[in-house]
Amino acid sequence: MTRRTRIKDIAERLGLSPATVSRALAESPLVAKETRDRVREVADELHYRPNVSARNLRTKRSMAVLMVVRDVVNPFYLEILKGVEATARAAGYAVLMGNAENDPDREDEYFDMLYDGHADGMILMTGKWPRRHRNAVEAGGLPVVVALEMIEGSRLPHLQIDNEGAAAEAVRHLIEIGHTRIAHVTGPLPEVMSVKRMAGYIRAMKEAGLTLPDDYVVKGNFSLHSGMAAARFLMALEEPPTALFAANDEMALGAIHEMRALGFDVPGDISVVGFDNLFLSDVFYPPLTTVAQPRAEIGRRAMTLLLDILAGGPPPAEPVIVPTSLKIRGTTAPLKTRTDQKQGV
Amino acid sequence: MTRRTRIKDIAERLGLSPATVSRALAESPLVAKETRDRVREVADELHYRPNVSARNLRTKRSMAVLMVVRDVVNPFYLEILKGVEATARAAGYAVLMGNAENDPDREDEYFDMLYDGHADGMILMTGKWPRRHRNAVEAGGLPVVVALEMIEGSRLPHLQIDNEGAAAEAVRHLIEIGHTRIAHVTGPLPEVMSVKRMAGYIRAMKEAGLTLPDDYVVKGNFSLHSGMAAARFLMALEEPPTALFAANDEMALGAIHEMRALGFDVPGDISVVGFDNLFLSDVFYPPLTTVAQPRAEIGRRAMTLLLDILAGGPPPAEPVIVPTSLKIRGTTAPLKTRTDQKQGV
DNA sequence: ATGAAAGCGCTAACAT
DNA sequence: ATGTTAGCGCTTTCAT
Repeated sequence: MTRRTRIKDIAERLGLSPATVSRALAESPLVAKETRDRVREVADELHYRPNVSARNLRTKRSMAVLMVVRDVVNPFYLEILKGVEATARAAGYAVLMGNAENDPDREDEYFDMLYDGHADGMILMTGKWPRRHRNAVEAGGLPVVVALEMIEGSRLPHLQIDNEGAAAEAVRHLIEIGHTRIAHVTGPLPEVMSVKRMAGYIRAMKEAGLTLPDDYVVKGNFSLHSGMAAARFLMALEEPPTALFAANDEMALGAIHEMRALGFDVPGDISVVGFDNLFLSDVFYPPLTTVAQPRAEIGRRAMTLLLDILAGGPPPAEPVIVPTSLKIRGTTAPLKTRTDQKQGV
Repeated sequence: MTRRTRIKDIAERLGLSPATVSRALAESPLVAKETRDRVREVADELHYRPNVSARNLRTKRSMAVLMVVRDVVNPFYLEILKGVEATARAAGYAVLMGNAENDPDREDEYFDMLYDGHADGMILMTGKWPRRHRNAVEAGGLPVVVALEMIEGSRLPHLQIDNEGAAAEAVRHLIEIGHTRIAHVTGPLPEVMSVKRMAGYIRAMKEAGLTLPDDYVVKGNFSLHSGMAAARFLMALEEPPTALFAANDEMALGAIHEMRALGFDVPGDISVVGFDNLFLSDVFYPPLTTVAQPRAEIGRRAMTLLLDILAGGPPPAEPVIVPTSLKIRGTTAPLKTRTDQKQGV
């Protein structure tokens, strides 16, 4: 790699000052049209690319944003990332990936990156309070948008789905097709997202006047494994449920897998609803009934929100809610009556 | 946000020069232990964080690497990203995500980022030649590692799996359990990865002395849809195959889905092998037999290779090959003989 | 419409 | 062991 072309090189070549070249490259109307064209031409010829460090140092901006997730390995974030990336690119921003791995210290490191100029803003999708930067988060005013998750009590702008409402809708679907013995596998408690989804389940059950045996609410942690364990527990009950609402798809799939291993048919013996609409959840057998979140849109809107804030706009006082939709597919079926073993399959 | 603490602030506070503070913070042995401690203390107290732009400008490094993939939405890259990220972090590097979307122009943009100081190095997983930077790639010597894919004819260091060998192994498994009418859905041709996997299929078939009807090699493009189309085509043949090797899991799952819709049982009527060991491919029904790549390790090793190169080490002249393993699960079963309808299910 | 000069915050070569 | 000086490449007053 030969030495890089600098503004100075272009300036010397044209007998101009670096200042004029800088202005010309920025399309400043202060520079004569003719000069601008000559500068552009020489810049192209020399393959000029501005040095980002120098520019960033001078402008005190990095033109990069940080997207921090709970765990990069979760495919759930991919479409969100795509939405963020597309919107960021269009505005000239690069996207840095942060993997918090549920570690508050890592969280802090990413806030550090905001301070040290690595990034101008952050899209936080972890729902965790950082430790060292707690006060800053509490106070708000940081160029940070919280998406999907919630940091309760913080003044940061939030972009969310209506977890409780979506969960209630999923459970209502089960009720509508005749189920009354409906169980729930929760996400990790007491995290807000899990609590809300559980609250939606409880609300829908209560509103329908259904009873909620203690045994029917099983603690999970969003992992495949916890879905399997929940299935084992539930199907061994004296009165096993005829339907299950899982707080995410991974647990739903784990549960279905285990139920099948136990000799139960889905949806013949038990209906299952998930939450997330995971990649390929529609080609599972049977295709999974689940709550879909508009992931790409969430990404786009979170980034748009962040861009507004970076441009000096006021952060929204109220959380922005994006709508979800229930995808009714093959893992839910009307309840079989005792006398009619074949109905609804 | 109040004004940032600079080295100068710490220096003034301690009556030292900025240079000494800079050295102290870098743990230079030139600075007295006692001074170092005092500097550290004041730095912590003032929450000092070095300004990365200034440092990068001075050191001509960004301490960031770029990971460029074909399409961020493919979950396949996630574990690789995790491996890259972990290794990068440990070495003090941040990871920038690049999404090439099969567009050579985007590819060029990411090479630009190498030149303009956005990143010090790049892990390329697209297998595409860039346009403008073609010559640079041809010449080699760039801080770029190509992983998973190949840029044929370039002198860039490569980290790969043995696509041909792995494909042959998968097909041999089908042959060993009695199949002779084995079809193949290819990836997008003429991309090297797809060509190699097809070559492995052909080699295994030839070595076993099996015939290869033209109809048995169907062109796909790695999408779910092309897997479905291939299944429709193959199962409508006069002599449909009894086994299918798909060049990736997504096509395998699409094919299985379609076969089931067509009334065929997998693996009862037809066995299917995929390639990639996608997330959750083991909880599909039936669990997918597939070729597993050590994704996290690929990420770690690619990043380690890049770190070596960034440290001035010589790039490996030969491609580095990481081993794959065949996961035999539920979508493959011994061939049913005509007289024994029940065997092997 | 253009130029001269200053300075962003840091590190490294060269003193002492 | 510490200080002085210079400069990375850029943008932005302030002059003309």
